Amino acid sequence: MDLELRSLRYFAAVAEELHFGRAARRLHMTQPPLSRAIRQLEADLGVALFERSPSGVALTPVGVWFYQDARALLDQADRLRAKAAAAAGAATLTVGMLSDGSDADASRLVKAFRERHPHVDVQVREADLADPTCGLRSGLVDVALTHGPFDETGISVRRLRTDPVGAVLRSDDPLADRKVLRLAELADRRWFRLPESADPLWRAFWNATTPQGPMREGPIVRTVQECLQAVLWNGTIGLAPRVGALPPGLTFVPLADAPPTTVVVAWAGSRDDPLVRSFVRVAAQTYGAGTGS
Amino acid sequence: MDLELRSLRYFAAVAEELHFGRAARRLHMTQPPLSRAIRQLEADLGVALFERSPSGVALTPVGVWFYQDARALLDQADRLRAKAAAAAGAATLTVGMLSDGSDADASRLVKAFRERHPHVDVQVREADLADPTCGLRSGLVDVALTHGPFDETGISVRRLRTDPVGAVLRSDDPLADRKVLRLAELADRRWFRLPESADPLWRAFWNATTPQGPMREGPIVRTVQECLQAVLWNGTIGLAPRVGALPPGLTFVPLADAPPTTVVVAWAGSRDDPLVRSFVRVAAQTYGAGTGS
DNA sequence: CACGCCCGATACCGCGCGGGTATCGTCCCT
DNA sequence: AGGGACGATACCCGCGCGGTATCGGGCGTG
Repeated sequence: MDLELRSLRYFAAVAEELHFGRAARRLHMTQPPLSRAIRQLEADLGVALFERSPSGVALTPVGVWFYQDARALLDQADRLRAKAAAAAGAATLTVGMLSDGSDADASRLVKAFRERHPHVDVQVREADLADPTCGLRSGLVDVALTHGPFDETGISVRRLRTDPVGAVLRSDDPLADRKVLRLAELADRRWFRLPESADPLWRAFWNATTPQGPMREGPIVRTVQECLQAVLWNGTIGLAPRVGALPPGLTFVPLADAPPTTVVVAWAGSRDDPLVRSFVRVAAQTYGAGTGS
Repeated sequence: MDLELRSLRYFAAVAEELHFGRAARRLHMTQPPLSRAIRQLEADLGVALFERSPSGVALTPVGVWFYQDARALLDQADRLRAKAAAAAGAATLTVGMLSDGSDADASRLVKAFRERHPHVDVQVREADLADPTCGLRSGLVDVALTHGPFDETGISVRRLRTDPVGAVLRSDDPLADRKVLRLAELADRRWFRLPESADPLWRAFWNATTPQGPMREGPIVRTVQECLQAVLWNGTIGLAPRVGALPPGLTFVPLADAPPTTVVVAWAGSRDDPLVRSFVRVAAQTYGAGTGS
């Protein structure tokens, strides 16, 4: 109804390409909605901007100067956004990550966020296994990309994804080539343990996932790396959400009867820093979006 | 996701009012979506624009210069639209109307269209009762606001509304104070007739609505005015869609068993004049919108 | 000090619009 | 005459925006 920058962006693309199909590709969309949008723009203005003939598309006289003005407007808008981004640039955003960094979605996320706020200094901080909040409460990080469940008092959380939980085995383990395992099959193994100081809900979650039966307790691990090394050197079993890349010599096998974890982005409930909100927003649409909390 | 003028319009309104409720009222919307939009804008930019304290809203330093730039951008956009409207201004749009001009929706429509395209010369032309297309095919009018049904070959149509059909009686008619009538009750009256030359479907529609039985044929009428006068002077009965205002001395009574008409906007199928499209678009949203054809 | 009001934030819902796929019509070029 | 290129049309679906209802906090007032 009212003039919007989107319409102008579309128009500019077509005006520059003089070809609806190519323009649509440049805009990362398909041709029909683009055609429709241009017609709507023309209807809105009450004037024809393009001369469509089967032998190509041409600008009408009105289209010519309209393009120049539109281009100027778009450039000005871009400068405005850049200026605002620069103003936010003084800030530093520290994001805590529980995952080992091999998560494809996570890297896409920080990449997307960095290119949206090029001037912001994004610090990524690997979290301690004992604290899934990555020190949110103490202010150590501004926002955490982590796994549930944990104590959420004073923390806002937005669910992003649900990951199946599986076992990390040495590749030469007799069970390592199985497609899927049940907990009972691993009942006689040694499992790593979380430190006593760990978040209660968090600890309870992983302990509940531990198979019943005569279980020999494995070493206490503090980081993801330690956990993986424990598997390699001690023959313990590691529990983990679905993992992207794993160091050589280790294999991930899904567990059929282990409750899944949820990947969440979390931030201190009191903070309403726009950068934090922006990060959450980008996260929500980088992942397949989820329902908030 | 991308910066849009709407966000800037919202921001500017709040920046000028320094009060979300008032700004929302100025924007013809309610406060919650406005608050949300502003927060999203801030998140998008990664910077706070307002200082919210319970004792009022204030601009942050960033917000101050952002407002100036945004204001400039919006003004430039407005000028662009005005310029485009002026370019279309050479054109004249002739609108044919079958209704007698007392239709509230119709006048709202041309009003809305005129203020969207202030430079366009809008000519309204009352149609002949014989031709519901108002001379669309002959190019007499560019677009017609009329009633169905009629021969639609070569004509594009968009349905806008459905109107009940009723009888127009003299106010001193014994039946004039009834809430609703059935056709049979009027079987012995004289009915006006359409000229032989009228559109066949159109003529058939009104004839079909005519009550069966020993019917005395009334005068042939060519315009709505003639039709109303015929009721006044000759005691004939007029058939009509729901009418807004009627001249004094006449009364409209709905007919329970007459098939309703549809109000449509119609234009020559070959024309793809942006102004015509614009008119249709405005019509569709002025009325309660309908499904196209 | 409690109660009530003002105002922005949040929760949740419904619908229109923007984007998708499938298909058509038309012109051009063999 | 046939096929390919390209814009237009038809139809469908999911998301975003705007709506209503409600919350929460801060201040004024009796």
